[in-house]
Amino acid sequence: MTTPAGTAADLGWSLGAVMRAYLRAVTAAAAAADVPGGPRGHQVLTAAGQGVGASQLALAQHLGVDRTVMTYLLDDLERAGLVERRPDPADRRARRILLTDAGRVRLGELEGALQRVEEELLAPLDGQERQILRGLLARLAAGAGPVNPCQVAVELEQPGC
Amino acid sequence: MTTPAGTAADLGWSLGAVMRAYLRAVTAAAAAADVPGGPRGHQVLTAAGQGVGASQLALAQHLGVDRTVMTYLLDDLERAGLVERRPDPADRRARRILLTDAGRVRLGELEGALQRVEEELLAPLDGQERQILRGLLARLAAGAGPVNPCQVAVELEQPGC
DNA sequence: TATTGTTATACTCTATAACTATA
DNA sequence: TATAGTTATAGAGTATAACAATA
Repeated sequence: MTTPAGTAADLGWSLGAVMRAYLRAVTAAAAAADVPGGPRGHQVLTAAGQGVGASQLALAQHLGVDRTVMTYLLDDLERAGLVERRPDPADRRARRILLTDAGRVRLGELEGALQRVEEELLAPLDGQERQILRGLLARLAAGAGPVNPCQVAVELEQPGC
Repeated sequence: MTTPAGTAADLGWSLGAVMRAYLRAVTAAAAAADVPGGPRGHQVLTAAGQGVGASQLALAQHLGVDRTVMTYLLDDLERAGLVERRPDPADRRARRILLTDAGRVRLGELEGALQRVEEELLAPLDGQERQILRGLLARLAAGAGPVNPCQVAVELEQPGC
């Protein structure tokens, strides 16, 4: 056993503590970069910048939030001029979410700040351990239902899944 | 790079997805075991069962919640007969939170269900990988401010920190 | 009939402030 | 004066339901 006894070995407590630290840091970074919606605003921008314009519903499932939440989130991001709601020519009910040029620039700035944030969060680990952690978490996230992340990833055109 | 490209390599997204899956499972398990407060109720019981009776404030900091939230949580847990608020002889303002016998039994039942829950969540990883993940997360959690977990751990009498 | 997105409403969770009692 | 705990209130975040447009 390399892990100490007590709560330090408790997966739930560790996850919660790391999550809180991460959310706090990203919230601060998003506020500093004037990106509405905090951590979720960041994730929407990231997803919008990768795919060819996922629907609002696909983004909501990707982030694990209700579709009504996505409406509010996108309202703020669109008002800030960071994303664009473009009608889907193949399905006039749906809207494809795309990054504007300003959004791409802003996301780049935020990513820079986030890299420093992650560095600080991962400070207790060395380079190899960080990569291992990322890999393990990614594999867990891929297997974590009930929304199949790969199904969403297909719509986001991420072949890695 | 062992991780696929795209959001799967995004630490924040992976953390969020794993966290959501974990919270959903623990919430269901706590409900099935009739433990109020869901994941937090479980963590309070765990902490109360380990130490010699931490104060409500210490528990709140340990869980990363406001002290007012802890009051409501403990109201529910006490009403369910799982914990006891005992006056601290050394400081009559404070109360030591202790598990009742019924609480110890109930916690044991919940822990059993939680072991199966974690098994399912960690299914994509083999035994060694699971231990590595637990260790890495524990180290990150220990270093994650602003509340120094070790400071709380001292009060909870956990020498591992 | 089912689905996407929006809106309005209600609900839950959490934070803020004020209070009591101790220190 | 500061702290532990409680309570009441307000606020943020989220879910529910109803609706319009489209499939």
